[in-house]
Amino acid sequence: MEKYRRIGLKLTPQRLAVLQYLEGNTDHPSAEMIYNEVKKKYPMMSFATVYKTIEALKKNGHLLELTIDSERRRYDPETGQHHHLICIRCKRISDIHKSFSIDVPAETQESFDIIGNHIEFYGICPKCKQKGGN
Amino acid sequence: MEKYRRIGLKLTPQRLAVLQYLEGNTDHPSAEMIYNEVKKKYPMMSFATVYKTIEALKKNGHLLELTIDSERRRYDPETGQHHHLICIRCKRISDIHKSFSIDVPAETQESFDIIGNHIEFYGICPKCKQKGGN
DNA sequence: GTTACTGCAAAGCTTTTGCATCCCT
DNA sequence: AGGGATGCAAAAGCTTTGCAGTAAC
Repeated sequence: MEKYRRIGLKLTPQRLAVLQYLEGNTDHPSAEMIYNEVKKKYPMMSFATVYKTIEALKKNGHLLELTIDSERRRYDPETGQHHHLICIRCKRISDIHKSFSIDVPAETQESFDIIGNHIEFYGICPKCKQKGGN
Repeated sequence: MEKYRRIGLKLTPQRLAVLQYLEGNTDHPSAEMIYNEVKKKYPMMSFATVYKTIEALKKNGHLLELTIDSERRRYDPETGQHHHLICIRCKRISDIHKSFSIDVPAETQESFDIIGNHIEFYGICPKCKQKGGN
């Protein structure tokens, strides 16, 4: 509670529900996933509120928008530096907490100010491997 | 021409225009960018055709769909392994042709079949730096 | 009491699709 | 001639927005 208040947002039940759902969540949910989950607890919850809350959290730096899934936006409450592993079959996204030392070529660094990087690993997850298909 | 025919698609003027626009293109264009550009040459060009051609090229492995820009899908005719540098201000995307040796942690490799990876570098491009803003 | 948030419905974008027509091969 | 491609317009997502009512501070 206190922790949430510090973000500087009014603490409504809806927001609290979203915040609690996101806390420690590693599913990289879409807006719809958040909506569906939170609606179980607060049936009055609307999509607009989900999107507006997402927007507020993004602005405050408490939520990252992932550009990993071309179908829909996904969100990540883990705002520290980390990378992702995406299953090309089921689109599940897992975290990779390991740091890599990678740098752009020197010529590029001279013209660009490099701020950060993000690695996407692609593969097939255990569950999808089991299901077969090859 | 011959080269295009080899992709196994019927060669209509519209497709040829799209193919020629994409050839060697490093702008990582969106469907709209393709449409606007090709329309200059073929005013009868429709959006549906652009999307359908994109779809056909993707299926044939001649075009990559990038999941770099959350606003819209971007496409890349360079289908070889390479990475990208994105300007967080203007969203311009540049290629990084350099290979990095990065591997997921061993535990992950045991459960996942890793197929590939893609690195996104974030930064501010020379033009945006000049414009200031900080 | 203010100010910000909620929820609805409408609107905005991007992308997809059905279908009649057209034209590569 | 046949089958795929085109283009239009409609539809389908996903996301945003205006606004009146409501609740947090």
